[in-house]
Amino acid sequence: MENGAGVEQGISPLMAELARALRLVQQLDSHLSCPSPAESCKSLAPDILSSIQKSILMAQSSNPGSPASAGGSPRSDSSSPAFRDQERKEMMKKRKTLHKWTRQVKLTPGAAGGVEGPVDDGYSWRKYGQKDILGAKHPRAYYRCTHRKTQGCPATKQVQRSDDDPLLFDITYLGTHSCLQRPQNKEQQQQRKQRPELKVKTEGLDGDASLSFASVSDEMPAEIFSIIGTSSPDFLSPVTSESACLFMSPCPMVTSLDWGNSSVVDMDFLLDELDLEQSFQFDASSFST
DNA sequence: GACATTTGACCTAG
DNA sequence: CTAGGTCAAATGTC
Repeated sequence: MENGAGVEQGISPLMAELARALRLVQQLDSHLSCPSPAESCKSLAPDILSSIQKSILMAQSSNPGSPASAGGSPRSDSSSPAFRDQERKEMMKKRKTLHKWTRQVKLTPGAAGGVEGPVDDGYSWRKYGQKDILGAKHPRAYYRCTHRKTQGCPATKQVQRSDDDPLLFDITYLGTHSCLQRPQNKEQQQQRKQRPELKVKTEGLDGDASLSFASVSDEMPAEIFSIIGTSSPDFLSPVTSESACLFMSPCPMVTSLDWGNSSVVDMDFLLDELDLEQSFQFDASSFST
């Protein structure tokens, strides 16, 4: 149960690696204001990628409760009803503690991507349910990571169309990706390039602290990704499933970080380590215990 | 055939 | 008991 020790053991190298990744992203950010950002960005991309992958591996290995190991027991082994029942109960428990945040996505008229799946966020999702919600005009769609089976990735999302504005979607993400996936094909990347202006607002449902940065690139004027650190109980409890997770958006200019269940100390470490200014705004006031 | 979506049934928390 | 969330069989698509 208690794997706090395990997390702490892996925290220093992990956080150092995360800090490195963040620093690289900052470099990337500053390079964007150069006359020819493309070249300098290209050289940074592999570094960032490898740093992120290292971090994820560290997070997984230092976190026995991580979905890729414990929670990720393949369903192929869980064919017995009893096992499935137990798994279901555990999942119900986890639902409460999963890292959770919401994005509001506004789709401009004529935008590609379809009505029900307006946001390609770099991950592949599989729809597993749809439900009429009381008081809502539109049904809520439930998606989970395609790699849930193969990699035990626990990430899910819920897409709810706004009552008032049919082009506005509330997307609630639950859990963080433990899978190592990035957009694979050029088609997807092209689709993303072609995607008309997309406005993304992010808000924490249960997290007081938010860390956000916006790209300064001219190419993506309206895309803002926020990092939401969940407040208690996630911060205070040694919850297992996600210690740290980062993902690279296919758009080379956007990177989103997700600290999942890192502790206050961890966050302080990062804040000390990094010069957060300009593009970073961080409200740490709510961390006071 | 493999994978994704649809949809009614089922389960759980409140 | 109700609403929300998930499962899994049926069906569709490539």
